[in-house]
Parts: sequence; C-alpha cells; structure tokens
Amino acid sequence: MHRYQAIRAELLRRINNQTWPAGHVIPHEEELATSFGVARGTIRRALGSLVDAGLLERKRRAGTRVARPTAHASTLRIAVVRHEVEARGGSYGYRLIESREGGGELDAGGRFGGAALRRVLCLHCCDGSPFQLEDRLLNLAAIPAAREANFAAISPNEWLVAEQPYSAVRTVLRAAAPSADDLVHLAVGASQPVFVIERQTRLLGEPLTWARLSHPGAAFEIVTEAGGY
Amino acid sequence: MHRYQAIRAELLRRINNQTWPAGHVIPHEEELATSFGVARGTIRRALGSLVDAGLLERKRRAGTRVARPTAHASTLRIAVVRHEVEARGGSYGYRLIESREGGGELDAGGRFGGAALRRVLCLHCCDGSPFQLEDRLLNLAAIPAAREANFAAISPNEWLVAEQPYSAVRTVLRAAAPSADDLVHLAVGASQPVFVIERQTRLLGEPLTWARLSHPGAAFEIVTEAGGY
DNA sequence: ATGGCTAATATGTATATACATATTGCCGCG
DNA sequence: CGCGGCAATATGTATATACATATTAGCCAT
Repeated sequence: MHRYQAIRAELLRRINNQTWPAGHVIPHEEELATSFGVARGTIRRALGSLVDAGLLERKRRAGTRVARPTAHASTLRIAVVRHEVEARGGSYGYRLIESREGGGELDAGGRFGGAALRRVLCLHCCDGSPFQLEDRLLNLAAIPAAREANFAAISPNEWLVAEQPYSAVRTVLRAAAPSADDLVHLAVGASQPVFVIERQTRLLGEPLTWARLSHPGAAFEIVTEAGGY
Repeated sequence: MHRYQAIRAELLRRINNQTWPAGHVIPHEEELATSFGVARGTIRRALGSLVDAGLLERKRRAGTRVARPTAHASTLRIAVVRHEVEARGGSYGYRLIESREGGGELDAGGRFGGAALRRVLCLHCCDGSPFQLEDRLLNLAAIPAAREANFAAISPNEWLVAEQPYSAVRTVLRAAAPSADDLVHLAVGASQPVFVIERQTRLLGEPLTWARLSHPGAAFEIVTEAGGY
C-alpha cells in the first residue's frame, strides 16, 4: 500500500462515517500534509483521485469540500463485437448485408453535412444466431481508406478499431421496438425489445462515423463497475 | 493552455496520424522531457491522462506503447431521478407503492446473505406519466437509519444519495420485456420494451442496496460522452 | 539448449520548492 | 450603505531530485 493510497483510504473513511459530512470544507493541503506527515504533492495525489471519483470538489481559495452527490458515475466500456461474443464463450459469425456509397441522402440525421459517405449494413452472430445488427455510416472525406475496405471480409467495427484512431465518442443507449431492418435480420418479433447503442466518433472535431448497433434485448446487457476502493 | 495539455495534444496528434502506430513503443520519459524542454513530471502528467483514456499502455522497464484499442471507454453518469426529470423540463411526481421489512425471503438474488432487509417499490413520474419504477432492497444491517426513513415523503433514491455514501457501484443496463410490476405501474403494454438499470452499491465491501429501475423504453435513453480533446 | 542469476533500465513514488491564478472577504471611499 | 479594488489564501502548475521496484535482456553455468 503506497502512502497516497493509505491517505486516500483514510479520507474516504472520514467521508463515509460522516466525520466530514457532505458540504463540509476539509482542511487545506498544507494542513493535511503536516498532519499525515507527508509532502503536499502526496496529499494532492490522494485528493485528486477522490475528485475524479466525484467525492470531493475543489475550488481555488475556497478550499476542498465533500461533494453532495448528485449522480453515480462509472466507466462504460464497449468492446469489439467479436471479442464480446468470444468472451461469453460463443462462436463468432459475420455477414455483410449491404454496402453502398452515396452522399447526403444516406445521412438521415444530417450529421455529416453532405460529405461523401459509405453505408454498411451487416450482422454479427453468436453461435449461429443473430447477436448484433450494425448499421454504419463512414465519412469518406475523413477516412478515404474506407472506400476500398472489403467489409465482406472484416466488419466495419473491427476495421475501424484497427485502422482509425479517434479522439472523442458519443454513445446513446436505449431500449426500442425493433426497426424494419431489425425485424428482418435480427430474427426478433415485433413485440420483443431491442437494445440499441448509437455511437458517433470524431477526430479532432471532424465526424468520422455514425453507427446504430441493435441487439435482441434478452441476449444483451452492459455491465459497468466503479470504485474499487 | 498549460504545458501538460499542449504536450498531451501533440502526443495525441502523433498517435492519430500514425507517427506512432498501434503497438509502437514511444520514447521514454526522460527523452520526451528533453525534447519538449520540460521536466519529467510534466511529461508524466500528459502521459497519465492518455493512459487513463486508454490510448497508451505503460509497463516498468518495458516502456510506454500505443494501445491497440479493444474497447471504447466512456463515463456513464446516472443522476437522481428527480434531477433527470427536471433537467428535461418536466414536472416531477413521486408515489410510494409498497414498503415492507423482511429477511432473506426478499432477497431473490441472494446478494445480502440473509440480512434484515427493507423492500420499497415506488414510482417516479414526469409530467404526470410514469417515468421510472424503482424496486429497491436496503440492507438494514448496513443502513440502520433506513428502517425509520419515511419513503412516502422522499424516494429511496434521493434519501440514499443524501444520507449514505458508498464506495463502489455495479450497474447493469439492458432492454427487457416488462415485468409484472412494470405492466401494472409503468402503463406499458406487454409488447413495449422497458429499459432496465440494475444497480448494486457497496461500502467497503459490504452490500448496501440493490435496485431495479425500469423505464418505458421509448421515453428514456442514456447518453455518455468521452474524449473532449 | 536451458535454466536461473544479475545488472541495466523505464516507470512509479515521494519530497521540497517556487511561482501562477482564481476567489474570497475585507477595507475604505464615495 | 453599497460598491470597487486590494490583499490574503488555497489550489494549480512546473521543476529538480532521490530513491523504489518491476521487468527485461544478457550472461553464465549446467
């Protein structure tokens, strides 16, 4: 156990047992440093991780106070579909359904401002049955190599992960009734829910791709964990 | 723009434009410090945030390399329901449906090892229509105050946020067909999907609460963003 | 070859120090 | 009494330094 970890644990204990209730201004860095017998940098490190975890709030001159929690934060990881399938011990299958190039007419959401696009519709399977339907738009201006890529052999999901770095992602999760494509390709009935992940990626501001990833609801869930300590 | 931010941006640029492709071992800290003309600590700070973002991987003696991305990571925030409703400009309503105390028989999942529990079922509304059904188990051994709390006046969600710190959360998200309770209280048809958030919190290892939060699918989505730079 | 030991090395932790800067709270002026 | 400005203060950034430690690469003996 390193010192900053021990200090973080002690600070957490004081927050948890209400020694320092929500809203309380805790002693300033120098004071904590002296009382714990460490350097200010070590205190800052311990405080920093509690700030990242949302348990403390800091403002210059005003000091550090215990946050009034308003939200649970945790980290969401969305993996490559094939890995997801293999991690559950399933055998992975893939099939390209449709691929074509076009312009703004493909961009129903108006997210790409009329750039040349490629649209790919494909299906990921787990043990032979449909697992995820991937409906993807690729910005050919930003990713010229996507024009030549053979998406019959490799899914856009996996091709992008291997080829294309990005700097920002936006993800939307929701439950929905099946779309027309879902009904045809996911083998779900109109009364069964689908779990939809909508994802946009950007590179330094420029939109790269948009994707709608739909799962038969019963077969899929997302798990996140936060706060090991 | 601080130096560590400028350096992080430059490192990100090199990763993005494949100057340093995935798997590449980048120069070590001292070398980067010299070439950027800053102290090692400043380099470490820039590297640290890229490691947190999952773009770099570090190992002692082996050096720092560009990660082969395997997953999109982003931060998920789940707010107090009332704030969620108010943030969308709706008027918030709340109704307690059922509250009772018991032991292991309430704990269908076996998560509390037979401890005394309180089960609360209640409904959160937005503009008068059902928004979220909250089905919650509270561990009375860990949260004795929960025995006295008046959940007709305040929801367990909000009471817990105000009263009870926690140190770890596990969240599961999925689309599902409505449960029996959902059908009755959420005013959804059997053919409509519900969005289910299942959440467990622990305090230093001890389980505090378990909750199943269900939303009418069409009315609800979760949005996450990552990577501002 | 092979297996284990050793030394080199890059990252990890901790300290001390200096200065920057956002905010607060107080003081004095009008 | 109100308001503008100034000084005090706590956090934020940056640097230099020392030592700890995981891991690798290479060497040597078997």
